[in-house]
Amino acid sequence: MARLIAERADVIPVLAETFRAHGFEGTSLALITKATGLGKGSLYHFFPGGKEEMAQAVLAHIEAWFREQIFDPMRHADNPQAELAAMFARTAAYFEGGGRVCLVGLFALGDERDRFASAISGYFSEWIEVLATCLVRTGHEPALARAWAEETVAGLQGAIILSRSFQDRAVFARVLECLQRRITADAP
Amino acid sequence: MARLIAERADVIPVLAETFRAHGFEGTSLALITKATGLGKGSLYHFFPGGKEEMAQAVLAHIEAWFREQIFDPMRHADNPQAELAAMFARTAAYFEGGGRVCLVGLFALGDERDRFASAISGYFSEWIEVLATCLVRTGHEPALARAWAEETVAGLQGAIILSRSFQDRAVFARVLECLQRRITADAP
DNA sequence: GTCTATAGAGTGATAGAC
DNA sequence: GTCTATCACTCTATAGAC
Repeated sequence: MARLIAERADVIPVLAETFRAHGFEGTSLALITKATGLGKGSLYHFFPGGKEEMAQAVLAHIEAWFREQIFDPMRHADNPQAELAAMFARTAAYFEGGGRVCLVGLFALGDERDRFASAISGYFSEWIEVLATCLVRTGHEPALARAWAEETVAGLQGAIILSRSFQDRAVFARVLECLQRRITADAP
Repeated sequence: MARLIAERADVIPVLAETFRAHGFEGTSLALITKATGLGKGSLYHFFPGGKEEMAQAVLAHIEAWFREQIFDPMRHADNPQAELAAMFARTAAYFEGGGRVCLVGLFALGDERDRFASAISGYFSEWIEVLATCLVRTGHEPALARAWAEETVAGLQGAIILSRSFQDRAVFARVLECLQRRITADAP
């Protein structure tokens, strides 16, 4: 029954949702075999480094998705104003209005931060950098653009925490609306 | 050798730091016995409900600290403007400029959210409520005050995530400065 | 003796690695 | 599936205070 069902690439989204739901420590190999339908043998064939390599692959997959869907469009936007609005919309969709946690933010808070430090800092620094660049192109001063970019990314992460705390996606929507209005309406 | 060393109350801050450092799942009884210097017998004597009761006690202790040190002073401030500034200062000190994670935010992102749901939502809702009240007293409209309160608490949580991601407390300070300037400078 | 506090051996279950 | 290590937790034994 070789190679009938899965490839490494097919497994990664399933791993991502499992890590999201249970965290790194909380995701056991038993949970993974159940979620993927693969035996431990197959998993160690795809990911010889075990759980850590699985999580690294998931983080790389997430970063690639954001680069393609969010960061690169912002970098090359003809209309940076419109692209900012699109970023909020795509981000809200990705995080399902606050119902889906940011795996990178979750790992950043845990003691798995150190193992995944470069993936974590790379993700957030690229997001902030590209957002600041976009804000400069809408006419803001670089220093203010940078500060607002940091505040915006922080606010997005905090909005996920709040909507999970209250089990209420409306909080997420309200915070994002606040953030978006600020950086899109105040252009000089 | 009875009752020489520890009381339940003395153990809770140690438990808090252990949960902060390793999360709920990652905090093993072995880690706890090592950190507290207590055997399992003592721990289960103080906390018959085991790890979950320990975490509940820690969350209650955190909430009590915030109520006493941050929420109540905001509620009864003679000068709400000054009290807002004091809140930022006390909060930054508590989270050690971004070097100490918010245990409530950490639990909110994990699947332990459900077990601790009422402690988590209570903490954040009290913070938002008291902050919004303070903003109303500085002259803001209730709807705007509420939105800014949510945005501020979200920003604080996100600032911790960013400073941990970059292992750089300066990000935390910059985001807090942004948040503080906005809500203290724009009073009508 | 009773009560509280303590230490730690021992339980079955489950962990991740292979 | 097999391996060993570790998990949360239970239980027995024992300390001293009353």
